[in-house]
Amino acid sequence: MTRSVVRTRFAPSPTGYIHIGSVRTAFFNWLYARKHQGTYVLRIDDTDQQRNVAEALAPILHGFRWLGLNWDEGAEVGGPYGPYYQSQKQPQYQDAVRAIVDKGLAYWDYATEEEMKTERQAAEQAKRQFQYSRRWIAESAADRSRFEAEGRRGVVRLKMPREGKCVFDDHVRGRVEVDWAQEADHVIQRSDGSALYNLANVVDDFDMKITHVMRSAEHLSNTPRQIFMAQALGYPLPEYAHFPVVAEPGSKNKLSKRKIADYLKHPDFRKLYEHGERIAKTLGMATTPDTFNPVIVDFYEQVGYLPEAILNYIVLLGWSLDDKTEFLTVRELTEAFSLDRVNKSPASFDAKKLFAFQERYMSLKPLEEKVELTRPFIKRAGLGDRKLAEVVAAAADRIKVAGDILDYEGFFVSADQVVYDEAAFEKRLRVPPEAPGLLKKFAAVLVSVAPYEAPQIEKALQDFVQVEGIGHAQIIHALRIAVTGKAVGFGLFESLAILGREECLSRIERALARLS
RNA sequence: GGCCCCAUCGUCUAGCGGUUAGGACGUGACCCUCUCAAGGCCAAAACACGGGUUCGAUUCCCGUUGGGGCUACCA
Repeated sequence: MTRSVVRTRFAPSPTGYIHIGSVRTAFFNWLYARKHQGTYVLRIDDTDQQRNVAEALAPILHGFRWLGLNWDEGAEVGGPYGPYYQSQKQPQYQDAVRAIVDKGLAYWDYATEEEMKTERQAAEQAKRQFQYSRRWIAESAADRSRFEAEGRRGVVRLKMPREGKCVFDDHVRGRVEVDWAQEADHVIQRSDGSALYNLANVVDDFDMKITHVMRSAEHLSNTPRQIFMAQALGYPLPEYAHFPVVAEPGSKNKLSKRKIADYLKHPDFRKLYEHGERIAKTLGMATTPDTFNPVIVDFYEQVGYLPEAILNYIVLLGWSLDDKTEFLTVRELTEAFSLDRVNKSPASFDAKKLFAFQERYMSLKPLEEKVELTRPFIKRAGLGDRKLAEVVAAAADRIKVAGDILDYEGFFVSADQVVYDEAAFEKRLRVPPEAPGLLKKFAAVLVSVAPYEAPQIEKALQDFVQVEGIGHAQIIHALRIAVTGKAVGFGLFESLAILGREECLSRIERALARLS
């Protein structure tokens, strides 16, 4: 037995976005390659020619780079076994198709779509498995010209065995056996001469010397026909691992980008979405489901999630280390990951838990890093970042995602731009009759606080409360609204100190002015 | 319809014949507290069902039920 070097791959098709389930599959492939000091290939499955590849590919490559899932060979970086774009390999595929036909393991077929459909429906009505009659098979060049003379267009179909079994071992499913008769004569070459996914896939995996084909369980049923082709072509078989699909919140259906409207009915998913939406709106970003959707990775980048949090959460969808370890860095995962601890059943996407990982990773970030993480959001909102470090420090764990810095927008604007929470303003400033008077008096106290820092301000307020014979609540809430416009926020004394004396005084003045 | 697969708290999971069925997220109570977070502490919460096998089944086998994937000239 020869021990081959591990080569894994992930092969997105250029759709313009990365599905969160794809991240999981790509990450498993990446981890496996890294763990075994192997090679991770990013190949582009663009056999379906209709789309603008370059444009649709950019966001995908960007997303993987953002996540840190770098590839050793493939799109943009090249490598010794290219091309890494299926659209550039049609000649190779056609050679392979010809070889399979020559061996008698595939045939030219001239059935029209309607004829196939009729057969298929007949089978379904008879409650039998569909098996093509091979009635329009062309066994010779003469047959082909005859069919073509009728105006028919030929495709190439696999001539699947109709007895025996296909048996293979899968690292997560175990031994898989399926009757060959179960397999349809799938088309491997379209009538326009272009190759289909299954064929291209087999040729590419061979050309790129992929040793481990690891993909989502949706592809499990593609495996027998791929094995059939590989054998027909005399290729060695790779090892297989089929991961369970990532399912919807609250169900076992495959998570799908298009069903966002349904997911939004799920409270937890909705909360995650709305949190992001608030940030996006503040920035004036478009929030169409194509670009702003928690099923798609971009969403998380746009609102300031941490790649390591996403990766850590996502790896746990179908894999676990043991009965208690959940927080693992990418480095630790690279050590710990193994195929034999991958589950067989689908795992639902849980927005709450993802968010919990995000909170945790964010809270671990040193202050300076958090500042740099939040700075782009302040800039994009068109705000000045002079007080950023102080605000980030004071906000501490309240900043869960980088975009949350925008909750403290009020610290980056001037007094006349403060936006008030009207309900709170009413409750704390208009309703209590003593509020304006107390505010005015306390403003006078603030004038002489020195130095103008949190502990001194707090001391001044304690004294003030004593002298006036009032409760803390009577002044604190009113003051918070007057100065920040909001009912909630981090420590009041820190807030006052960060704003500075002059700013506080003018904000109090403005709030008082609104009362009359 | 056909084929294949899956099944432990609401969710992610540990468990690989004998456990008070463990952890995490979330939820609830309490503590802390100038609000909001964070933190601390406690609690509630699961082996889908029916047959076997076995001294003993969450665990092994069969069936039922439920769920999922595939069934394209998509990938």
